[in-house]
Amino acid sequence: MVKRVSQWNAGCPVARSLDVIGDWWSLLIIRDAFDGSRRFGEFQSGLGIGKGVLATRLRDLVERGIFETAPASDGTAYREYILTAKGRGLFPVIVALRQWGEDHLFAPGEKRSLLVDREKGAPIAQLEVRSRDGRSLAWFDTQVLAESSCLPGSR
Amino acid sequence: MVKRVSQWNAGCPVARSLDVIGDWWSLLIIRDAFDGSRRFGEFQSGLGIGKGVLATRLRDLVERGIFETAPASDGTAYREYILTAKGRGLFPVIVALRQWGEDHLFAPGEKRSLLVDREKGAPIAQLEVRSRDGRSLAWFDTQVLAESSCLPGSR
DNA sequence: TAAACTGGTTCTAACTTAGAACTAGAATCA
DNA sequence: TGATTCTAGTTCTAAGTTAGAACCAGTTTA
Repeated sequence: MVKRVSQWNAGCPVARSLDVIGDWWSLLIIRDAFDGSRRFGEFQSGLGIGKGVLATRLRDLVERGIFETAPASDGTAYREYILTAKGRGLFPVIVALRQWGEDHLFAPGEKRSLLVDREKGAPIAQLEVRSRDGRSLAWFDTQVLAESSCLPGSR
Repeated sequence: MVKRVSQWNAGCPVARSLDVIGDWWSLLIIRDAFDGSRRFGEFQSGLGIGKGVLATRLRDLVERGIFETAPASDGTAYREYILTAKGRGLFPVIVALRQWGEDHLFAPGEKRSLLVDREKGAPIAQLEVRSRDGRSLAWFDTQVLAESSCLPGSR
């Protein structure tokens, strides 16, 4: 066994998420999907990814329920890759990564793409971790409790 | 050049973030740091990661300003790995991954760890992407604008 | 009908990872 | 003090993964 170590059974949702979308390309493919890419060729040229790797990734992501394929919307016989509800659920992950990059990885004045509110054209607000009653929480205000059963509605 | 393709110069903050913390182990190491791990051995036993890979990852993460080393707080001559402000800035990323995992990767009733508000002991609220004026935004309410200069204070 | 496009598959070389073995300095034990 | 164990690594090898090029079949366009 020199296969990459799976974290699926760790009982930690973070580990399990990374097991599914934690490889080098998946989140970039998903980001491109949020930005409008649907076709194999769009992903390929947008990312500069090898066709072999892209084919493998898309197949895995479809298997894992993050993308589904559909007939091409332009009427041709080709297929499109569309995010499922599960895939669209990754939007906050992409936004969190984007905001961290904006805040820590760009020099002042350096050019970068910008995520804006479509209606107003203004940049979106900073993500905040909040308690159920709406207080903003920093990491030290929180705590991870070991394995507990996820009761329906216990969020 | 068969080295892994770097996305650093893509101008997209998501790509740049993944270039820094997008490998298999980094986010799990950072998650453990949020959960209290500080020492090499704590990360190693907590993750079941090989020592060689862990040493490389920790060195990279220190180089990239996500961890810093400090004398061990127990008075021994060993060192500790502490998250910098930049590293602590990844908290929303970890929370977003956790919530996605909770929502989509666990069967009802399956055991998992839980992130709670330390003060009240209640699970935290679902992350929401919001406009500057506080409206909750779905992915289709947003849009990525190509390369623009990041003006100081334009967030 | 020919040419070009789309969406792949296959192949190889280079790179990364897992895991075991080894090591040096620090701490603990007898 | 000396021996043992612990900590935090480094080094090595085998196996898995990735990048990129070459190839190919079905579809669309000229």
